[in-house]
Amino acid sequence: MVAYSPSALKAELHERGWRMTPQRETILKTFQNLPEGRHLSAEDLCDLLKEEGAPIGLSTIYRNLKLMARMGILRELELAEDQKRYEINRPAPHHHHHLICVRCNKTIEFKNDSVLKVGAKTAEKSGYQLLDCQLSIHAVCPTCQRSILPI
Amino acid sequence: MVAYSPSALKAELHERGWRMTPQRETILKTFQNLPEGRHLSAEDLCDLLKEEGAPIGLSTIYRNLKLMARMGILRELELAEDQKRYEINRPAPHHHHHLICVRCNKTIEFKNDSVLKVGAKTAEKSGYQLLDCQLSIHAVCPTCQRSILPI
DNA sequence: CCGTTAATGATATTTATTTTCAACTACGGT
DNA sequence: ACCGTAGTTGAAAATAAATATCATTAACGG
Repeated sequence: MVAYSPSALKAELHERGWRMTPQRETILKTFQNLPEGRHLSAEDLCDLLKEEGAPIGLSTIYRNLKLMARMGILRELELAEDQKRYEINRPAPHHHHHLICVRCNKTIEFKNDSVLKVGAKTAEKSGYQLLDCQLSIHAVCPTCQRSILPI
Repeated sequence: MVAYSPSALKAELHERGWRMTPQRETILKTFQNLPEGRHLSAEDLCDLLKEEGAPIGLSTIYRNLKLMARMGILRELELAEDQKRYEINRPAPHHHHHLICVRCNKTIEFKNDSVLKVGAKTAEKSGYQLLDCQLSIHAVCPTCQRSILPI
């Protein structure tokens, strides 16, 4: 789990016989400039880039989000909606987890270094190379506890 | 996070003006009798019940898996595949987390009570009612580290 | 500056999941 | 035990996220 620069991404791509492209650089920079706690779905990102006048095809976006998640550059989040969301994967002081209300999807981010340590140690013990470590707490928020009706 | 009996499920359903059905009891019992570490997708469960001669419609299965996950009876897992999987949600000594290879999807289960405690404390601090707490470690397994080619 | 080959992007396709709706049934009340 | 209401089921249709296809483009090593 390292902070990536465009040139670091390029180097790692080349290591595997792959190529750096303007699209990949745009996607990386977009996530790096996103405020903490902001995460985007593939469509969110597509819309955002269109607005900014640097549109990228949706299939290219899907391909590269998955690629960069598998490289450990992005975190792939499943925040109780029906689609995946992504955010940049930052090391220790920025690294955080999610407390999610399963009814209204309200999400609170929180930090906890001991969990990250557990994750790192567990991966190491099994010889796995750590990419991301996320604690997801599924719960019911105070507001939804009060509303009796829906589940 | 409690262990559910069919009658406890019935009671909680009635609290909300809902009904117990044979289908719901079948689904609950099926997950309770599943060996530890086994998780099922909606289609897996549908096939399994068909084999056992107690078929349930797929839409009913989808509805009740989601319902029981939102009640905290089942855990909804996202194990790097394209579909959700479910397992019974058991308390402390059985509670576990997942170490997942993002390339081949090989998954290792592991236990760690301190993580569960962090989850419980975090939920409580924000007034959330805890349903489930899962640490997902995304990593590359030793075998996939050796194979240079695909990501 | 080429040639190879990976990458892009518009489109078509797949597939998990949700919605619809008529028929059914759980269960509270009588 | 029997009704009536209203939640539930399930087959089929619809939705939507994600992937595959493939002709065109472009990265980059030589």
